[in-house]
Order: sequence, then structure tokens, then C-alpha cells
Amino acid sequence: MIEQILINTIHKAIKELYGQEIPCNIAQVQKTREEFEGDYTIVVFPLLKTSKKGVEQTAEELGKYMVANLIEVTGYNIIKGFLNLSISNVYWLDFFNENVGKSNFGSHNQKDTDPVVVEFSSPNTNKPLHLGHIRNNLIGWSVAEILNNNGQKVARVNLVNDRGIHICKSMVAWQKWGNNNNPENSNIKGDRLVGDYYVLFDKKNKEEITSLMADGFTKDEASNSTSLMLESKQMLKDWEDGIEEVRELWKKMNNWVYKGMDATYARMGISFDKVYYESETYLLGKKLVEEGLRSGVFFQKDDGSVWCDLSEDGLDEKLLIRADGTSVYMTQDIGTAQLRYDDYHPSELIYVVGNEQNYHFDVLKLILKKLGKSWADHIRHLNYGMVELPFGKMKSREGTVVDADDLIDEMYLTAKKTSEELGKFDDFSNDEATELFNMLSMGALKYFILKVDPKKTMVFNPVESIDFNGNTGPFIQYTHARIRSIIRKSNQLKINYNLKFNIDYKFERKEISLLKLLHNYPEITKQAAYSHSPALIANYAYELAKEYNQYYHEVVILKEVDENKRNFRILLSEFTGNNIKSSMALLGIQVPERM
RNA sequence: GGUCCAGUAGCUCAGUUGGAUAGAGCAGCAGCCUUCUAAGCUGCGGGUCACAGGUUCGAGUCCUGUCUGGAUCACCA
Repeated sequence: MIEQILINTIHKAIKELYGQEIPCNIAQVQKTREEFEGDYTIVVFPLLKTSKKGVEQTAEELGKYMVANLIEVTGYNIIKGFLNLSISNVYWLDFFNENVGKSNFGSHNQKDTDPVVVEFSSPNTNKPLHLGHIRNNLIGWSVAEILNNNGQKVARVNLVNDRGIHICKSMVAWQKWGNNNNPENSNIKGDRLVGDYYVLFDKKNKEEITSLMADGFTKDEASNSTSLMLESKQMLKDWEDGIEEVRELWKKMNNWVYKGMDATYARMGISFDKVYYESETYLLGKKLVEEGLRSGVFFQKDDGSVWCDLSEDGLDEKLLIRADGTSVYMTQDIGTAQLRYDDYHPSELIYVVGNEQNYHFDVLKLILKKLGKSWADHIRHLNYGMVELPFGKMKSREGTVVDADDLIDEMYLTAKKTSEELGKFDDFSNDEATELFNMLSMGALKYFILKVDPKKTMVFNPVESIDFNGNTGPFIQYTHARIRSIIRKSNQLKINYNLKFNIDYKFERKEISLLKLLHNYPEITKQAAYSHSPALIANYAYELAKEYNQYYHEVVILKEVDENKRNFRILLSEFTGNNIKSSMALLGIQVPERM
């Protein structure tokens, strides 16, 4: 890479000119800003202490040295302590020739290491997926793609939270008021049907609390002693005791949910290498907790509940097993972590879970360490920010949750309507049109979410539907379709553009900008992997598409009379198109040949 | 109250290990389709980077304090 060559040469220059070594972080090379002449810029200020000369003179001496010692550097200019270097056309041309046909440009070689396990999605089986899950799924999937592209083996795993008090609530409500409704006879998607009973439970339970409080109970007393809550708790106990009737009901309702969720996953284009179920891991968790209790890592209170004392670590006591013997979230997470370690021996264990659970993961890591699990250090909580609505957080009780299926439906209709208004899919068959609308609607949704830094809270306005113009997925998809159109035409015209073009090719301004962006791609993919950030890829893809559209308007491609120029432009277009396609693939977004 | 995270244009977001005059898109206004896809391109307006100090050649970026918003501190997950 040219940046590294420049940095190394600066070090050599300083040594030869001023007879001193400088620390490795002092020499800074950055891209020259658009408004100045040159390609890369050396900031001279930090070097003055070493050179013991004025800014201008130091810059001048360095500039001369760079030109004299690097064939890649053809010239320089100095503005206010910034040394701008111009890179030779030959360098860009060599880069182009070497990489233009590579199908794996921007991906990195497979390293022989243990796999990275990426856990994401992690739904509960008591309600359908919503917008928050969508962000989780998209980030998880994309990060897995990015790591894989970076040469790491990746296992995508899902942990389904299929047991617990919340599931029992849906079950209790269905038993009481379900009238034997099921997805078939009610024609309601299974995950939604179960979710409806969860909401119903909450409603009825609230009514009961209100009436208890009217009878003089405090709010806490009332919340803990409603008949509905007691029934749910009993059901959880029965479930853990393996009462067959309860298990049957549980299986039945969970299967409704799975079928519904699978449909949603399929629409999002998401799948897993392995699915873990809490119902299958919590016992291992319990076992580990009991071992910890025996070895004195944990302690038991008089009521029988088991705790971990984290006060030495500046945290509170943490409950691990309830007084009635049932397990909590933390219990099963300990088991799942162990199971996953046994299954994969991962080099890194990434949990894609919202930042509201930061505390939970701090505690999980601490507890695992206390249990003597050295691999606890391999756990990394990829904590992403909440998705908020313009008027605040989504709240299921207030009916402001944006349902995943509804949102996807809406996006599809918007894609269809927009396409119809533009009226350019007349020769598409029904199947082709459907495929295109799916691609565009999911592209718009995925890009909208992934372009935002995962760490940050983001705002989604369900009233203004997601845009299809500007900094959007469809804009990038459109650019790809445009490029493919040129390639198709060049094939029709039987242009053999894979010819050698002359080395003295004189680049257009925008051609250099495009080459620089393309040149930067491998570095971007590395950074994205290192920082687990799809947003870097999304922003890159947008920059590239924008640059290409400007280029497209500035120059003619197929109608260029100079064969040499024309061939280069076609190839550059194809290179750009391939790069758009592969970067979008890292986001889990497909791009169309035509739109 | 303790801990953690955030605050950049009317709105949604970028802004690399501190570097030049803080950038995009949307929304608004004005232009560009007899030429390769107008889901595009060009131009205009829009900023006390929450506030106040500090560190230094240089701070949106680092440090301290204040304000505002959010998360969390459950025998929920």
C-alpha cells in the first residue's frame, strides 16, 4: 500500500536529513483534501522538533527527498505546513491492472485460527420480532459476513429464549381465553398469535392489580399476588419439573412461534449455522452453579436461593437460582457459554445484544472468571444502541412497537409503488418484478439501519417511510444496475474491452478519484472487521456509488471514440460495479442487474 | 442516588491514531432528459460541533466540571 511506503520513506528521510530516528506514530500520512493539488499529505508540524528547522524549509527538504527517492511520487507542493504529494499515474494504473479482474478484491486470506462465534437475534418465543430485533439481526449477519471476508472462520448461532416466566404468561392466557385458537383456524401468523396472548395477559393482570390495590394492597404486594402471576409462577415450576401437560402446551405454542419467525428470517435473508435453545442449556447452567456453590464461589441464603457476591468487584450480589429452585436468565447464559465453548473452542465469542444489557455481560464475564473459565476473556459483547421512535422508546404496552413483518410489508409496497411511478419495469415478468421489489425494499431497510454506527442510538420515524433517493440502499443498487446496463450494451456491441490500453493513458479527474476509492477498499474491509462496524462498509459503498454517478455524468463511456479511453472506462465501470456488489453483500444486501 | 453511554445544519446521520475553510442525504429554492437508466447530476441557502474551563503549534475529536437526554443498578429477559 502506498500509505505505508510513504511513511517508511519519511522515516528514512528524517534519518538521512536530520540524523535522527522518530517514533513510529509521528509520521502522519493522510489523503489530500479535494481542494488542494496532490494525492497524499504529510503533516509537517510534528517533525519540526526533529528537524530543528522552519516549517517551510522542513517541508521543502522532505518534498525533494520524496520525489528523488520514490518513483511513485511525481511532485509536491507546500501549503501552511502541509506537504502535498502527487502520485504517478503509473501507480494507479498498476493498481488497476493488478486488481480489475479479481473476484476476491477486498477480501483477505483465510487464517488458520479457531472460529469466531457470532450470536445474534436471540428472540423470545412469547412475541414476534420487532424493529429492535431487525437491527440486531442485520448487525449480526453483517458482522459475520465482514469477519468471514476478513479471513476468519465464522459460526452464526442463535440462542432462542424458549422458556421462562414470560413464556408461561402467554401459555396461561391462551389456556384461559384461547378457545383453542391456533394459527390455522384463526389465520394469524403463529408468532403474532402467541404475542397477542402475552399482551392479553398483561392487560388482564393489570386489571387484577388495580382491583387488589382498591382492596388496600400496596402496588408491590398487588403485583406479586395476582392470581395470574401465581398461576404463571406455578406453571414455570411445573415446566421445570417436567409436568407433561405443561410441556405439551409449551411445545405446541413454541412451534407456532418458530414457524412464524422462520418466515420472517427468510424474508430478511438470515439463517444460522446452529440454533441453541435455552430449554436445552439451562440445566447445564444450573449444574455449573451448583458446582460453584459446592466450591464456595457462590453462596446460599436461608430461603434456598443461590447468589454470587460481586461486591469486591464494585457490583451487587447477583441471583443465580431462585428460592423455588427455578433458574434465571444468568443461569442459562452460563450454561450456554460453556456449551458453546465446548462446541467451537472459539477464538472469540461475540454476543450481539443491545447496550441495555451491558451490566448483564459484565456480570456474566465476572462470574465465568470466578468459576475458573479462562476463556471468559474471549467473550465480547457487541452492544448496539436502541432504535427509538421520534417520540421516544418503543413500548409494547402502549402499542408503539414497530412489528418486523409489518415494516417489511410496508417497505415492499413502497418499493412497488415507487417503481410503478417511475414506470420502468414494463418488460419485467411478475416473478422478476417481485424479486426486484424484494431486493429494493430490503435494500432500503437494511442500508437505512446499517449505515448508522452500531454503538449509537438511532431514530426511526415510521410515519415518513424510508427514502429511496439520496444516501439510501436503492441509490447504490441503482448505480450498480446502471453499470450493468453499460456492460450489457458493450457486450451487445461486441466490444472487446479486455484489451491492453496504453501506459500513457491520461486520466480524467474523476477516474483518479474512483481509483483512489477502489484502492482504499481492502483497508476499509479490514477496519470494519476490526471495529465490528457495518457502518464503515455502508458509508464506503455510498461514497463509491456517488463518485461513480458523477463520473457517469461527466464522461461518455460507450460512445467515446478513442478506443483506448473507451475500453478503460468500461473496465473501470465494471470494477466499480463489482466492488459495489461485494461491499453491499457484506451488508447482506443484494444488487439488481436492472431496475 | 451510583455506574455507563450519548449531545454535530430544521430532520436523519458521517467526521480515521488530535491536522488545512466541520461534511453527506432529506426537507426548501433554482437549473439539467433529441447522447450510455433523471431512483441520477449541477448550483444556492442552512452551524456558538450542548455549555464553561484546560492540555498544545493545532481540539468536533483528549482531560475536568456543568446542563440535557437515554440505559442500567429485578427472585424480568
